[in-house]
Amino acid sequence: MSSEKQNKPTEAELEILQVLWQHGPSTVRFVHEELSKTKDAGYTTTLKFMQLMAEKGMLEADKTNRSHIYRPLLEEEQTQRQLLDRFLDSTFRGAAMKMVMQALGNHEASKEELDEIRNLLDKLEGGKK
Amino acid sequence: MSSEKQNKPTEAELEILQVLWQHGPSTVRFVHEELSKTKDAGYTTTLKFMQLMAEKGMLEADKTNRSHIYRPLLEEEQTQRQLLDRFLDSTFRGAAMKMVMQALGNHEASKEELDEIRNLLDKLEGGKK
DNA sequence: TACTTCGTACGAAAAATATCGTACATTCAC
DNA sequence: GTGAATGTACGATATTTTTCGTACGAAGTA
Repeated sequence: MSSEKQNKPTEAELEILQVLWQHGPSTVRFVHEELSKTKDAGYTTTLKFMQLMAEKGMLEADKTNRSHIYRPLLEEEQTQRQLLDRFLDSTFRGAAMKMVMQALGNHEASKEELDEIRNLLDKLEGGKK
Repeated sequence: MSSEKQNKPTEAELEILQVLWQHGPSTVRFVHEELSKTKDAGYTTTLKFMQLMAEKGMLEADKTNRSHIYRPLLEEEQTQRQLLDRFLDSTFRGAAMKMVMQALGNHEASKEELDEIRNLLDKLEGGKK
Protein backbone atom coordinates (compact mmCIF):
# COMPACT_ATOMS: atom_id res chain seq x y z
CA MET A 1 0.00 0.00 0.00
CA SER A 2 2.20 2.73 -1.25
CA SER A 3 0.11 5.62 -2.46
CA GLU A 4 -2.77 6.04 -0.08
CA LYS A 5 -6.16 6.55 -1.60
CA GLN A 6 -5.45 10.16 -2.29
CA ASN A 7 -8.80 11.81 -2.57
CA LYS A 8 -9.02 14.15 -5.44
CA PRO A 9 -8.31 17.74 -4.59
CA THR A 10 -11.25 20.07 -4.98
CA GLU A 11 -11.23 23.00 -7.33
CA ALA A 12 -10.04 25.40 -4.65
CA GLU A 13 -7.41 23.02 -3.37
CA LEU A 14 -6.11 22.56 -6.85
CA GLU A 15 -5.64 26.28 -7.27
CA ILE A 16 -3.46 26.31 -4.21
CA LEU A 17 -1.47 23.32 -5.38
CA GLN A 18 -0.90 25.04 -8.70
CA VAL A 19 0.69 28.01 -7.00
CA LEU A 20 2.94 25.78 -4.96
CA TRP A 21 3.90 23.62 -7.91
CA GLN A 22 4.67 26.64 -9.96
CA HIS A 23 6.55 28.69 -7.38
CA GLY A 24 7.77 26.15 -4.91
CA PRO A 25 7.28 26.20 -1.13
CA SER A 26 5.54 29.41 -0.10
CA THR A 27 3.86 31.26 2.70
CA VAL A 28 0.13 31.59 2.98
CA ARG A 29 0.57 35.27 2.24
CA PHE A 30 2.24 34.59 -1.05
CA VAL A 31 -0.22 31.98 -2.15
CA HIS A 32 -3.02 34.28 -1.25
CA GLU A 33 -1.57 37.14 -3.26
CA GLU A 34 -1.26 34.88 -6.25
CA LEU A 35 -4.83 33.67 -5.97
CA SER A 36 -6.03 37.21 -5.54
CA LYS A 37 -4.95 37.95 -9.05
CA THR A 38 -7.78 35.89 -10.41
CA LYS A 39 -10.32 35.38 -7.70
CA ASP A 40 -11.25 37.18 -4.60
CA ALA A 41 -11.59 35.74 -1.16
CA GLY A 42 -10.29 36.69 2.25
CA TYR A 43 -6.87 35.89 3.57
CA THR A 44 -8.16 33.65 6.31
CA THR A 45 -9.98 31.62 3.72
CA THR A 46 -6.73 30.76 2.03
CA LEU A 47 -5.10 30.13 5.38
CA LYS A 48 -7.86 27.79 6.45
CA PHE A 49 -7.63 25.86 3.24
CA MET A 50 -3.95 25.38 3.54
CA GLN A 51 -4.30 24.22 7.10
CA LEU A 52 -6.95 21.73 6.12
CA MET A 53 -4.87 20.51 3.25
CA ALA A 54 -1.97 19.99 5.61
CA GLU A 55 -4.24 17.96 7.84
CA LYS A 56 -5.30 15.88 4.88
CA GLY A 57 -1.73 15.23 3.98
CA MET A 58 -1.67 17.23 0.79
CA LEU A 59 0.72 19.82 2.13
CA GLU A 60 3.36 19.98 4.78
CA ALA A 61 4.12 23.03 6.82
CA ASP A 62 7.51 24.08 8.05
CA LYS A 63 6.68 25.91 11.26
CA THR A 64 10.18 26.91 12.17
CA ASN A 65 9.46 30.53 11.61
CA ARG A 66 6.45 32.49 12.58
CA SER A 67 5.36 32.66 9.01
CA HIS A 68 4.94 29.04 8.01
CA ILE A 69 6.20 27.71 4.74
CA TYR A 70 4.03 25.20 2.95
CA ARG A 71 5.10 22.71 0.37
CA PRO A 72 3.00 20.28 -1.64
CA LEU A 73 3.21 16.60 -0.83
CA LEU A 74 1.38 15.62 -3.98
CA GLU A 75 3.39 15.45 -7.14
CA GLU A 76 2.22 17.55 -9.99
CA GLU A 77 2.48 15.01 -12.78
CA GLN A 78 0.96 12.22 -10.81
CA THR A 79 -1.92 14.35 -9.70
CA GLN A 80 -2.52 15.56 -13.20
CA ARG A 81 -2.58 12.05 -14.47
CA GLN A 82 -5.05 11.01 -11.85
CA LEU A 83 -7.31 13.92 -12.56
CA LEU A 84 -6.97 13.36 -16.27
CA ASP A 85 -8.16 9.79 -15.93
CA ARG A 86 -11.16 10.82 -13.96
CA PHE A 87 -11.98 13.60 -16.34
CA LEU A 88 -11.64 11.32 -19.29
CA ASP A 89 -14.06 8.88 -17.79
CA SER A 90 -16.66 11.32 -16.66
CA THR A 91 -16.61 13.64 -19.62
CA PHE A 92 -15.54 11.51 -22.56
CA ARG A 93 -16.66 8.14 -21.31
CA GLY A 94 -13.07 7.08 -21.54
CA ALA A 95 -12.56 7.98 -25.17
CA ALA A 96 -9.05 9.35 -24.79
CA MET A 97 -8.39 9.74 -28.45
CA LYS A 98 -11.54 11.68 -28.97
CA MET A 99 -10.45 14.08 -26.31
CA VAL A 100 -7.00 14.37 -27.79
CA MET A 101 -8.48 15.27 -31.12
CA GLN A 102 -10.65 17.93 -29.57
CA ALA A 103 -7.79 19.40 -27.63
CA LEU A 104 -5.61 19.51 -30.69
CA GLY A 105 -8.32 21.07 -32.74
CA ASN A 106 -9.26 23.76 -30.29
CA HIS A 107 -5.90 24.99 -29.13
CA GLU A 108 -3.11 26.70 -30.93
CA ALA A 109 0.08 24.72 -31.08
CA SER A 110 3.51 25.72 -32.28
CA LYS A 111 5.27 23.77 -34.97
CA GLU A 112 7.63 22.47 -32.32
CA GLU A 113 4.83 21.11 -30.24
CA LEU A 114 3.22 19.43 -33.18
CA ASP A 115 6.51 17.82 -34.08
CA GLU A 116 6.97 16.63 -30.57
CA ILE A 117 3.61 14.96 -30.69
CA ARG A 118 4.45 13.40 -34.01
CA ASN A 119 7.54 11.93 -32.44
CA LEU A 120 5.56 10.46 -29.66
CA LEU A 121 3.16 8.95 -32.16
CA ASP A 122 6.03 7.31 -33.98
CA LYS A 123 7.30 5.87 -30.79
CA LEU A 124 3.88 4.58 -29.84
CA GLU A 125 3.31 3.09 -33.21
CA GLY A 126 6.56 1.25 -32.87
CA GLY A 127 4.93 -1.46 -30.84
CA LYS A 128 2.10 -1.90 -33.31
CA LYS A 129 2.45 -3.40 -36.71
CA MET B 1 -26.50 36.38 -26.76
CA SER B 2 -26.99 32.97 -28.19
CA SER B 3 -25.72 30.39 -25.74
CA GLU B 4 -26.77 31.43 -22.27
CA LYS B 5 -24.16 31.25 -19.58
CA GLN B 6 -24.56 27.53 -19.23
CA ASN B 7 -23.30 26.69 -15.81
CA LYS B 8 -21.13 23.69 -15.79
CA PRO B 9 -22.92 20.48 -14.91
CA THR B 10 -21.82 18.87 -11.68
CA GLU B 11 -20.37 15.41 -11.53
CA ALA B 12 -23.74 13.82 -10.87
CA GLU B 13 -25.47 15.83 -13.54
CA LEU B 14 -22.86 14.83 -16.02
CA GLU B 15 -23.48 11.17 -15.33
CA ILE B 16 -27.10 11.65 -16.19
CA LEU B 17 -26.28 13.58 -19.33
CA GLN B 18 -23.96 10.79 -20.40
CA VAL B 19 -26.74 8.25 -20.22
CA LEU B 20 -29.02 10.47 -22.25
CA TRP B 21 -26.36 11.27 -24.82
CA GLN B 22 -25.51 7.67 -25.20
CA HIS B 23 -29.00 6.20 -25.27
CA GLY B 24 -31.15 9.08 -26.37
CA PRO B 25 -34.30 10.35 -24.62
CA SER B 26 -35.14 8.14 -21.68
CA THR B 27 -37.30 7.73 -18.63
CA VAL B 28 -36.04 8.34 -15.14
CA ARG B 29 -36.35 4.63 -14.56
CA PHE B 30 -34.01 3.79 -17.37
CA VAL B 31 -31.45 6.39 -16.44
CA HIS B 32 -31.56 5.20 -12.89
CA GLU B 33 -30.98 1.58 -13.89
CA GLU B 34 -27.99 2.63 -15.94
CA LEU B 35 -26.50 4.64 -13.12
CA SER B 36 -27.11 1.78 -10.72
CA LYS B 37 -24.62 -0.27 -12.62
CA THR B 38 -21.79 1.82 -11.28
CA LYS B 39 -23.02 3.74 -8.29
CA ASP B 40 -25.75 3.28 -5.83
CA ALA B 41 -28.34 5.80 -4.85
CA GLY B 42 -32.08 5.75 -4.53
CA TYR B 43 -34.53 6.12 -7.36
CA THR B 44 -35.93 9.36 -6.04
CA THR B 45 -32.47 10.81 -5.97
CA THR B 46 -32.15 10.34 -9.68
CA LEU B 47 -35.67 11.63 -10.19
CA LYS B 48 -34.96 14.74 -8.18
CA PHE B 49 -31.81 15.43 -10.10
CA MET B 50 -33.51 15.14 -13.41
CA GLN B 51 -36.29 17.42 -12.29
CA LEU B 52 -33.78 20.00 -11.14
CA MET B 53 -31.87 19.72 -14.34
CA ALA B 54 -35.06 20.30 -16.27
CA GLU B 55 -35.67 23.40 -14.21
CA LYS B 56 -32.16 24.61 -14.96
CA GLY B 57 -32.74 24.10 -18.63
CA MET B 58 -30.35 21.23 -19.08
CA LEU B 59 -33.07 18.73 -19.88
CA GLU B 60 -36.55 18.86 -21.25
CA ALA B 61 -39.32 16.54 -20.22
CA ASP B 62 -42.03 15.22 -22.43
CA LYS B 63 -44.91 14.76 -20.02
CA THR B 64 -47.38 13.35 -22.47
CA ASN B 65 -47.31 9.99 -20.82
CA ARG B 66 -47.32 9.16 -17.19
CA SER B 67 -43.76 8.11 -17.36
CA HIS B 68 -41.97 11.24 -18.52
CA ILE B 69 -39.33 11.11 -21.17
CA TYR B 70 -36.32 13.34 -20.71
CA ARG B 71 -33.98 14.54 -23.38
CA PRO B 72 -30.80 16.59 -23.02
CA LEU B 73 -30.84 20.19 -24.13
CA LEU B 74 -27.08 20.50 -23.93
CA GLU B 75 -25.11 19.18 -26.83
CA GLU B 76 -22.53 16.59 -26.06
CA GLU B 77 -19.65 17.96 -28.09
CA GLN B 78 -20.16 21.51 -27.01
CA THR B 79 -20.38 20.54 -23.38
CA GLN B 80 -17.29 18.40 -23.65
CA ARG B 81 -15.40 21.25 -25.17
CA GLN B 82 -16.45 23.60 -22.46
CA LEU B 83 -15.48 21.17 -19.73
CA LEU B 84 -12.23 20.40 -21.46
CA ASP B 85 -11.28 24.06 -21.48
CA ARG B 86 -11.99 24.41 -17.82
CA PHE B 87 -10.13 21.25 -16.99
CA LEU B 88 -7.17 22.31 -19.03
CA ASP B 89 -6.97 25.57 -17.17
CA SER B 90 -7.41 24.25 -13.70
CA THR B 91 -5.32 21.14 -13.99
CA PHE B 92 -2.71 21.90 -16.63
CA ARG B 93 -2.60 25.66 -16.30
CA GLY B 94 -3.71 25.79 -19.90
CA ALA B 95 -0.91 23.67 -21.30
CA ALA B 96 -3.00 21.79 -23.82
CA MET B 97 -0.11 20.09 -25.52
CA LYS B 98 1.24 18.80 -22.28
CA MET B 99 -2.09 17.21 -21.57
CA VAL B 100 -2.28 15.74 -25.02
CA MET B 101 1.09 14.14 -24.55
CA GLN B 102 0.06 12.66 -21.25
CA ALA B 103 -3.18 11.32 -22.63
CA LEU B 104 -1.41 9.77 -25.57
CA GLY B 105 1.18 8.23 -23.36
CA ASN B 106 -1.16 6.78 -20.82
CA HIS B 107 -3.83 5.29 -22.99
CA GLU B 108 -3.78 2.54 -25.52
CA ALA B 109 -4.58 3.63 -29.02
CA SER B 110 -5.19 1.58 -32.13
CA LYS B 111 -3.14 2.11 -35.24
CA GLU B 112 -6.19 3.69 -36.83
CA GLU B 113 -6.56 6.21 -34.09
CA LEU B 114 -2.93 7.14 -34.23
CA ASP B 115 -3.17 7.61 -37.96
CA GLU B 116 -6.19 9.76 -37.56
CA ILE B 117 -4.33 11.97 -35.19
CA ARG B 118 -1.41 12.17 -37.55
CA ASN B 119 -3.76 13.35 -40.23
CA LEU B 120 -5.08 16.04 -38.01
CA LEU B 121 -1.55 17.14 -37.23
CA ASP B 122 -0.80 17.44 -40.92
CA LYS B 123 -3.84 19.54 -41.43
CA LEU B 124 -2.97 21.76 -38.51
CA GLU B 125 0.56 22.18 -39.64
CA GLY B 126 -0.71 23.28 -43.00
CA GLY B 127 -1.31 26.77 -41.73
CA LYS B 128 2.14 27.08 -40.21
CA LYS B 129 5.28 27.58 -42.10
C1' DT C 1 6.59 51.84 25.42
C1' DA C 2 2.19 52.16 22.84
C1' DC C 3 0.07 51.25 18.63
C1' DT C 4 -0.40 49.21 14.22
C1' DT C 5 0.59 45.26 11.28
C1' DC C 6 1.12 40.43 10.32
C1' DG C 7 0.37 35.67 11.31
C1' DT C 8 -1.89 31.52 13.18
C1' DA C 9 -5.80 28.97 15.50
C1' DC C 10 -10.35 27.71 15.23
C1' DG C 11 -15.24 27.67 15.61
C1' DA C 12 -19.05 28.80 12.76
C1' DA C 13 -21.80 29.76 9.08
C1' DA C 14 -22.91 30.10 4.16
C1' DA C 15 -23.30 27.84 -0.29
C1' DA C 16 -23.32 24.19 -3.24
C1' DT C 17 -24.27 19.24 -3.91
C1' DA C 18 -26.38 15.05 -3.16
C1' DT C 19 -29.79 11.94 -0.98
C1' DC C 20 -34.16 10.65 0.90
C1' DG C 21 -38.82 9.88 2.88
C1' DT C 22 -43.48 10.37 2.34
C1' DA C 23 -47.74 11.53 0.14
C1' DC C 24 -50.61 10.59 -3.73
C1' DA C 25 -52.22 9.26 -8.22
C1' DT C 26 -52.21 5.93 -12.07
C1' DT C 27 -51.58 1.32 -13.91
C1' DC C 28 -51.15 -3.65 -13.61
C1' DA C 29 -52.05 -8.34 -12.48
C1' DC C 30 -55.35 -11.16 -10.50
C1' DG D 1 -62.42 -4.46 -7.95
C1' DT D 2 -58.47 -4.71 -5.08
C1' DG D 3 -53.81 -4.86 -3.65
C1' DA D 4 -49.09 -4.47 -5.41
C1' DA D 5 -46.13 -1.74 -8.53
C1' DT D 6 -44.71 2.23 -10.60
C1' DG D 7 -44.42 7.26 -11.19
C1' DT D 8 -44.20 12.14 -9.94
C1' DA D 9 -44.11 16.03 -6.54
C1' DC D 10 -41.65 18.14 -3.10
C1' DG D 11 -40.10 19.34 1.39
C1' DA D 12 -36.34 18.13 4.39
C1' DT D 13 -32.04 16.55 5.63
C1' DA D 14 -27.13 15.14 4.81
C1' DT D 15 -22.64 16.08 3.09
C1' DT D 16 -19.18 18.53 1.07
C1' DT D 17 -16.94 22.59 -0.08
C1' DT D 18 -16.08 27.56 0.74
C1' DT D 19 -15.78 31.58 3.26
C1' DC D 20 -15.36 34.28 7.41
C1' DG D 21 -15.08 36.53 12.00
C1' DT D 22 -12.76 36.87 16.13
C1' DA D 23 -9.25 36.05 19.47
C1' DC D 24 -4.58 36.47 20.50
C1' DG D 25 0.43 36.45 20.35
C1' DA D 26 4.65 38.15 17.94
C1' DA D 27 7.07 41.68 15.32
C1' DG D 28 7.81 46.21 13.51
C1' DT D 29 8.01 51.12 14.37
C1' DA D 30 7.39 55.97 15.82
